[in-house]
Amino acid sequence: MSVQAQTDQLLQFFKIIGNESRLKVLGLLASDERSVGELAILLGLSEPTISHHLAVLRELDLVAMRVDGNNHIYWLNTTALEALNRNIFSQEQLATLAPEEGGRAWEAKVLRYYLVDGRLRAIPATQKKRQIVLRWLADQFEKGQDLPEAELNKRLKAFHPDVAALRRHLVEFKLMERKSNLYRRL
Amino acid sequence: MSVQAQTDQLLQFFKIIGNESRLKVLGLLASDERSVGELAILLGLSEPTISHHLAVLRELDLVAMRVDGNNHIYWLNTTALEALNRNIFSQEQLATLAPEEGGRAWEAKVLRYYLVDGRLRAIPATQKKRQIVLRWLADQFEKGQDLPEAELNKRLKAFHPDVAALRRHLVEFKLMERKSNLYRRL
DNA sequence: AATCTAATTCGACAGCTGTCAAATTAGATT
DNA sequence: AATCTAATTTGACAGCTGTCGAATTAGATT
Repeated sequence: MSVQAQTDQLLQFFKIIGNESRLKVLGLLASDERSVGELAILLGLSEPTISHHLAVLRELDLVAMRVDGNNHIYWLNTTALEALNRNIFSQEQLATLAPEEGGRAWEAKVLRYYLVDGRLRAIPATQKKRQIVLRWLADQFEKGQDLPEAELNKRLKAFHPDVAALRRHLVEFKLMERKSNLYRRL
Repeated sequence: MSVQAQTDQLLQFFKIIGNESRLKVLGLLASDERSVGELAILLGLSEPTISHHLAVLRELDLVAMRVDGNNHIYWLNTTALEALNRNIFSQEQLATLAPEEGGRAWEAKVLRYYLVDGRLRAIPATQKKRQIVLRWLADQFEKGQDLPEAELNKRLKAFHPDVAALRRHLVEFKLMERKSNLYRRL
């Protein structure tokens, strides 16, 4: 089962039992099977409402139904519950629910956010993000290459209008160094 | 802890994690601690939204926070999760979530529903409920007591206008018997 | 001191969801 | 066949909640 599918299933399950009425229905059915009308009276709700909740619970296979005369008798599907009972909340299990692999995804997302059509939407304010973007920017230049300031400005302009800021940051992060009038990619 | 409190706590917990964003936040924090801004980018949500969710999670002690410079770093409170991990969905555990003790409560609720100010709101249509209500009605008469039909009618009228139906049902359920013109409570 | 940054709070809004009354359906009883 | 019963479906609505932009706050940096 894919991670996404697993997330969805778990999420769906929590959503469904994260409702007072449905949780109580499960509670009642845990001790004995019941008809719709009985549940309605016991919970002080209308029959349509109970019927609605039971339909939801049946979709997740948490309850089952049999017809008995005019009555529809519902009971708890204990096996389905037991299956969910094991280690749902262990930290390892939870980690698999992370949208993607947390570590690498972070840098990628930052870049994806700040880069539009190969240009910078802005220079990130926070150090952490700025470093990521600037590192990418530096990678657009060949290592060890020497460039006069005029040439560097011209190429930086393709990424962002504030070329002075970009130059300064590149040096700050030790991605480039300045020697007299020449900039060199480190 | 009272049953009610237990229900509430469990319900609250399910409600809180029954939300895609919050579940994903927990998933991310399961692998590493994160600042608000990081979570916002990783999940593609605004910082206010993330901040809001974190406040909710913190209320349940599912996450903790420390201040680091301008950043607020959140991490998973694993002990709180482990506490919840044990046998939440066992059938016995679930049964304790029933609104009250299922068995006796049923009859009481039916009576409470049909009796308003000592009178019957209606004669229940279903056999099961009708029997409960009629049994209560019969209990309003002394056992072994003999009553002429006129007297019985008079007393039944205090409970419901359709005295003929009540008389018939009382006999049906063998709660009273008719001998010539006399009704006797059995 | 003044500015800047990250986070939070506030206010507003759209979409979802739990609920019920009314209408309908499927089945049992007369 | 006609009636009655329990359940479901439909339609409507109120209340909740997740989301964001704007304003604010607390701290750090200059």
